[in-house]
Amino acid sequence: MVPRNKLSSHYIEMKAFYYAEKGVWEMKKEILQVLQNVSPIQLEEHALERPAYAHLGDFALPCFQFAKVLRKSPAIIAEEIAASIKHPSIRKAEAVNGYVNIFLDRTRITSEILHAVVEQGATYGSSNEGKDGVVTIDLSSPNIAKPFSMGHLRSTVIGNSIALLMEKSGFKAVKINYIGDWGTQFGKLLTAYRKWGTEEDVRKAPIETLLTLYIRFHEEAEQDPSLNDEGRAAFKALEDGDADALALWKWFKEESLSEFQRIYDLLGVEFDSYNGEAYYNDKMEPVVQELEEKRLLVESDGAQVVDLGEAIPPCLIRKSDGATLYATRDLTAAMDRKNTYDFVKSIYVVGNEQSLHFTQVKQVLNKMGYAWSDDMHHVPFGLILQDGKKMSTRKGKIVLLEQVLTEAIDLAHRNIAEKNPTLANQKEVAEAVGVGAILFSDLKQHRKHDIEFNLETMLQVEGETGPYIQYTNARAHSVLRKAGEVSAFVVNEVNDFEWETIKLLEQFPQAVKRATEELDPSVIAKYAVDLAQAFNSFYGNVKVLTDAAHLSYRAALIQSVSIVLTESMRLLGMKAPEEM
RNA sequence: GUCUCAGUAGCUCAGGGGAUAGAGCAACAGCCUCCUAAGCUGUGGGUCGCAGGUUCGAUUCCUGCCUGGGACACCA
Repeated sequence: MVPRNKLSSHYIEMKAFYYAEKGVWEMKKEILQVLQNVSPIQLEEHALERPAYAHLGDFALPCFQFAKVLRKSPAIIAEEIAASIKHPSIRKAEAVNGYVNIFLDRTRITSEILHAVVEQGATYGSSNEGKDGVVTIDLSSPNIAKPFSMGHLRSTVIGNSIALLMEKSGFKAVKINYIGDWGTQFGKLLTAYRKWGTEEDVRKAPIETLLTLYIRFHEEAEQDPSLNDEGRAAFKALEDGDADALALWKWFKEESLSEFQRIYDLLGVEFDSYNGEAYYNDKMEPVVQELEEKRLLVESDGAQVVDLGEAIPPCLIRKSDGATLYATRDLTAAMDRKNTYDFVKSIYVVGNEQSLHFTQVKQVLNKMGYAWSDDMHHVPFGLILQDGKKMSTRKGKIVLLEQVLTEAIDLAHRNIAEKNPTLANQKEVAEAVGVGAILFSDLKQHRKHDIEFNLETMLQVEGETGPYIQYTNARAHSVLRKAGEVSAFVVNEVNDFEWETIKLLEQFPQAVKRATEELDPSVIAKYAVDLAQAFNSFYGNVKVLTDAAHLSYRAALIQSVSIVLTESMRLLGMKAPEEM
């Protein structure tokens, strides 16, 4: 180890940037180490930053924080550090305005990065952080007999992407579709069906018909509140195992699931479990009993609750009529999942609005003595609003996902007919692009704040969109087809367009890491936009095929971009057609 | 009322304490005899909600206020 005192020493230990055994680039850490060796002060990981502008170098160290300790001006400290840096991968280091700006040796680094990406292919950026630990992911969770809404889309695509990210980082993901198939609403639906519905209509268009019935029920119940009692009674009959009610419920459920399946097929999402609320209906008693035994249940206004202190309201476990609630079922489900899968992490991709609910469930589990409640994470997302307000199923204010998807696919089809009419498998590509547009418009922003529903924005194909990423990749493939096989290559010089692209390729593993840690697919989406923009800029400004001297190296660059873009899209649940 | 999330360009949004706050859309001006124009290049556009505080330095962290969304016991 080089002692760390080192403004005096002008010699820095040489160290390769590339860890062959890990297969991961750690450029930033290496630079930090180089700086640490010449810095008079212990550097934090944050110390090193990326300059805002390319002409200020590839990395920078602000020296203002050292001024007080060293009693020298930042400018002088920067000068001294800059003068001390010597490293085979650093071309130059200059002091500007109290910063040390570091310029890397482009050809050397480019060569190492490109060789790594081409060699590792789709596994570039993968890791074994997770050590095969199981992560359960609660996602999608639509309510049967109700349409698949835009809100469920968010949960489905965010959850699916998180599962893919987890797998890439070495976890085992278990995707659970916690179907909303139980509760008072089914009593209401049964009542409405018996009053106004026909078997034929339901067979023809199940969800549409059931939704119409559901809306009508709520309209009529406003005039005639006794309907609500009828609904509750019908649900009671269902709970008690009434054969007729049960048969209808099963039928509605099957029809709903087969409709949902069409959407899941389109989105390319599969589940490991469909255990919904009804599945837990007969499993809650032991949990309530356990709560009782642990003396956590308190009676309050006739109901059984768990008190959670001043800060948050108590968690309702049993209604005054003895019936259980949503929280009771979720508590049971959480324990069941722990027993079944022994997860190291349990993720719930559910809307913002349920934050309090999950806080309560976690705290109840914690009070029961289950330390693993700390491994439960609610991943919230904002509501999709219409006219500035929450969409309401009951009032029929809802946008159907399937219509949106169909429209996006039609648009993609029209674009292909216009721009690339000779393309072979047009239907397949239109589907990939249309679905990609919808997926990406949702995944690129993880902001928890609410989103105003805007079909026009979702169907956009230009700028920061899914089709833009797909198009960029298709272009890359097109050049590669014409350039022939990527063979051995030597990097002799690297221009600015290439360098910006290379630096982004280097950042991919960090993007994956951060997206995984923060459970945030938007990190990958934004990264993909950055990489596509850098590549398109290169593509628009550099002629590849006509320049034989640089062809093999540039082909390697283009192939690397394609590998990383394709992998980014895969992590978002998108398809990456090679032509479009 | 309490808790919580948010407020950045005309619109939609990025910005992990640092230099001149960035993209995309929209507007305007260029670029296809040339690797896919779903693209590239350029122009205009900002009191980063307001007021304090911490810091050498705050869009970023803290406090208060204003505005908006959501949640707040027998729905899920």
